[in-house]
Amino acid sequence: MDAIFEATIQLLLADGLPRLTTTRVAERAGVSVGTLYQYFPHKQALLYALNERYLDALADRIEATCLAHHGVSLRVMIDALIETYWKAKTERADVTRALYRTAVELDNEALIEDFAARVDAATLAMLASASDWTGQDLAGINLTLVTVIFGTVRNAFERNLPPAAIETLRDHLLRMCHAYLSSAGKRHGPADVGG
Amino acid sequence: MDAIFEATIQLLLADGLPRLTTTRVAERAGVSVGTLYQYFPHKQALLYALNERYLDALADRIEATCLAHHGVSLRVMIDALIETYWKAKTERADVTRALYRTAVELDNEALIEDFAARVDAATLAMLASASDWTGQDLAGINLTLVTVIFGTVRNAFERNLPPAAIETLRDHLLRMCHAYLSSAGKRHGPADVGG
Amino acid sequence: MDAIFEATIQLLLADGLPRLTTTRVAERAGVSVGTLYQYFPHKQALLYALNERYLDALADRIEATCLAHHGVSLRVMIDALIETYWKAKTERADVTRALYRTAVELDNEALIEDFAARVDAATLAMLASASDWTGQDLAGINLTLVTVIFGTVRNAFERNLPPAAIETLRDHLLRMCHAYLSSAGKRHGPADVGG
Amino acid sequence: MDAIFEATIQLLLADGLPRLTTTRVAERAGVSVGTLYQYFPHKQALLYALNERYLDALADRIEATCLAHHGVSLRVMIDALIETYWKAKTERADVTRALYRTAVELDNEALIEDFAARVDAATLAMLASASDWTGQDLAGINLTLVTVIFGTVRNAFERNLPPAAIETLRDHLLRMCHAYLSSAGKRHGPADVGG
DNA sequence: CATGAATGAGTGTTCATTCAT
DNA sequence: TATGAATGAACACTCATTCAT
Repeated sequence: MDAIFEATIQLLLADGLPRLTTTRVAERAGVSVGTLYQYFPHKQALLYALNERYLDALADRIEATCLAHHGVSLRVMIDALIETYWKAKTERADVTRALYRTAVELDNEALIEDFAARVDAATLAMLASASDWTGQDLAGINLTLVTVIFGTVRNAFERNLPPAAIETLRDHLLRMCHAYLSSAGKRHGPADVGG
Repeated sequence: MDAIFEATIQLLLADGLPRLTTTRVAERAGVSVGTLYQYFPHKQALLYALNERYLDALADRIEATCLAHHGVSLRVMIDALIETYWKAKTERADVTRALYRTAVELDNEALIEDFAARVDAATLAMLASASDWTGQDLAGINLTLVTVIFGTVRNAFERNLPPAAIETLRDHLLRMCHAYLSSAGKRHGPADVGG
Repeated sequence: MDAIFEATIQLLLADGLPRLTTTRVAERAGVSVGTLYQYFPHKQALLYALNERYLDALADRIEATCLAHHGVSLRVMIDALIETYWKAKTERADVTRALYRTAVELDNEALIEDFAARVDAATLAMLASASDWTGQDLAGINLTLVTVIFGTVRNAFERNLPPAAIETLRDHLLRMCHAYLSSAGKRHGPADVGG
Repeated sequence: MDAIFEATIQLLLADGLPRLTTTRVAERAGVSVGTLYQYFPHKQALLYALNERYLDALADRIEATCLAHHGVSLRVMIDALIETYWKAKTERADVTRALYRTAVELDNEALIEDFAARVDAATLAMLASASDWTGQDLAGINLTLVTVIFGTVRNAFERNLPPAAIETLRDHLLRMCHAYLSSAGKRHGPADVGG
């Protein structure tokens, strides 16, 4: 079954969704079509499972990061969050893009909502434990951070920016989040003055 | 030809890309398939033109906004930029999503790059004219603002957030951009303190 | 479309239903599969239409026979009815059998009921006009005659009886019907004594 | 093996031949496909055996009836024959119809011929022993009776006639056979006058 | 001897595209 | 130039059958 997933991703990357046929997936995975259909009742089910697997793994990583950073300062939290998400995207940037393309034939809203819910909960819990937080409306701030970070990273990768620009962008994104938190209620200890 | 575009969007919204056939588009548009093929040599060409039209119109609006805001303060610029993009997305949120789904069958990287280039140029020129700018690395800041704003807005709409959350988010996004600019080198005039 | 019907019958006769594929039908008919599907939305629709055509034609013939024999004696009526049905079966005995085999993939009860209703009505009207009828329960007699004649003829052909046996059978069937009518209330004119 | 037969009939009745797969038969029978293939080398073999079993049992019953009525009057013989066949059909009318549908995938002419031969022999022997027979051409009469009775009964059940009509029909069929025999050479004892 | 995962040829069906009218 | 019937390659999916365990 992992072979099937792997084959699917490879074909998606090589030829795109329109040329992704069950027969070719099976062939590349080294199994017969029949076997593929024993694991997945539809082509859609395969695509869905692939997305699920990816999003679950990503959520796992984000949850782990959040859990590992309870109680630290907001700055460190944001650094860690961006680092984790950025790394996940960078490591398999191609896979990520391949999966985005998959969404057309899918009703994966449930998947995305589940993912978002897990991430929201994890980041919210982390932020709530921050050692230097004094402000209010944590939920709004959490929503903003998550949406901005994820949206920005995705956009950055979709635009095919050159690595240098990507680096710059990441750096600026960090600073932006810090500036935002400073202005939004972080306790202004001396270390943070100047964002 | 406009009828064809309109029919395409309607079908895309109603049934999704997988059920978008040239025959049905022609039918809905009130022409024959043959005629459709007179205008567009491929199905892809139709989809490509549709995206092009949409992105061109969007770029037009952004350029207009930028042009109209040369010389004002950064804060006003950012407000205008977010306002414009947000409005464009909101007005035809469904169409936007329909078109995103269209991308699978397309090699529309060129389209996106053209769009990005136009927007980058327009926003950069606008920012460069800001009355209250003192910092450096304008290009980096421009890239960051554009990527963050567009990525965030897209993400917000894709997540199907409730209107209240969307409003909150927009408000926070604004504040985030302001905080970022303040920290990045905006001339600290009295009016902006506390951004 | 007639070519498609003809091709279907030929293939049915040559290879049986299990090997009747839409592709082969189209091939044999000299059209493309696509064209076949323009005429018939399903394989089932093709089979259904084929049966419909056959049963309609058969009902037409039986109705014509009945109409042509209003007012004559019962004996002549029966002769004509058996003659017509027998001839229809004999003429295209193979087609008939081919179509029977078709029924598996079909919900053709409606078809059969329509056919039966038409035949029942036609024969009933004919019998009611008989010059020599004195008995009662015409409906029961009609039902019996129709069921016996059609059931017997079908059975005879399905059993693959040799032509000689078939002839004998037909002769006996006639006599049987006459004897039945004599006993059931036919006016006993001298001509009919001894059935 | 009986479980397999039973499962086959159940599935045939529930879903029809097109949805009858070896896997489902095995499942329903509580065995594995492998085991099913130990008993029957093909799917066809299973269907063939099923028909064989059914026809053998039916022939058994008819033979028993015939044997039990040697030496009695023709009228009683006919009554018994119709009774037996009618009962067999009525008892498992659904099974009967299920099996008819099975024939498409089968070359069961041999089966039918064997059945017919057994029945013909049994009824012929019975008729030959009739206490009141004086006519000739017993073979022709036998063929006629068997074909008419079996054809009629089958037709009656296939037409889905309401129970009342079925009863009427059966009654008329009896009278028809009697009238036929009377006219064909039965010794005219007083008891039989008036058919 | 029983199992049931694996096989893959074969099926019904769709749809982008063409071209005679 | 507009039409839409015809095309046929290509696809998702099924299921009788096999064979390693």
